[in-house]
Amino acid sequence: MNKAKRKQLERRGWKVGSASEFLGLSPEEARFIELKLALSHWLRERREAYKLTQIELAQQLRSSQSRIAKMEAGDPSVSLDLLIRSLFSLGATKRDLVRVIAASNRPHAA
Amino acid sequence: MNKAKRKQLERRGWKVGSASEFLGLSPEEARFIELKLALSHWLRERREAYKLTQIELAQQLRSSQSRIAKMEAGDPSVSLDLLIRSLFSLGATKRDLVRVIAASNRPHAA
DNA sequence: TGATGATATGTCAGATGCGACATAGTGTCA
DNA sequence: TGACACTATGTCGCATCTGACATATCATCA
Repeated sequence: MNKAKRKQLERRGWKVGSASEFLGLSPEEARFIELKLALSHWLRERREAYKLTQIELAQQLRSSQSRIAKMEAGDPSVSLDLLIRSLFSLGATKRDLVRVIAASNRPHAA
Repeated sequence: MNKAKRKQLERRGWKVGSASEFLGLSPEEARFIELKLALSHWLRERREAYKLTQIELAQQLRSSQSRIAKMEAGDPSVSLDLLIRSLFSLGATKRDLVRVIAASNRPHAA
């Protein structure tokens, strides 16, 4: 639904604050996007914490560097499934997941 | 990845306990499936709490009765995206989500 | 400056998920 | 028993997501 707007939104992404301040998103769409952005952000954090390059992570996940980049950028073409699978593959636990989701309205939880 | 086994697994689903007891699942696959099953279960709970039929919910979500049934059954053909979008559309909050995920290893959190 | 390593962006063919439809199963009335 | 309402299952054409690849951008070093 309106990919262009959403993409622009996600391009700015978590850097600028919570997603709901943008135009025309229903509350549940906003919640969903915020969730994705929080996970995207966290994926990058975890990868960097492990000192992996996107290429190395891609190999580990049997994906590709470009997909990792898109995941981390919150590109609309990446699904929650892929994000969460990836995080689990990076060793995330349910407890971790819960923590991230709970914090996902705070713009700069880094 | 081995849809048949996974489907059989999910057919029994949360009724029989946590998913990881079945064959040949990597820990992260197991985590992922448990997460899906927990959300599936919760979707049904919420729908029933609202006294909606699958048809009514389908209309509300602009989906179809069969997809709702598959969601609630944890069918492998439904994505986390759809599940979570649906829950958000049913008014779930991040707090709700967190609660469900945190409880998702307990077999009978109903 | 150029070269090198890392990340970002665009595109595409093939894989997977989607709503829709048909139909089968299940429970509950009379 | 049949009729009805609800849910489950199977299939299908279309849409979206995926990994892969090419290429662009960016940062750092010499």
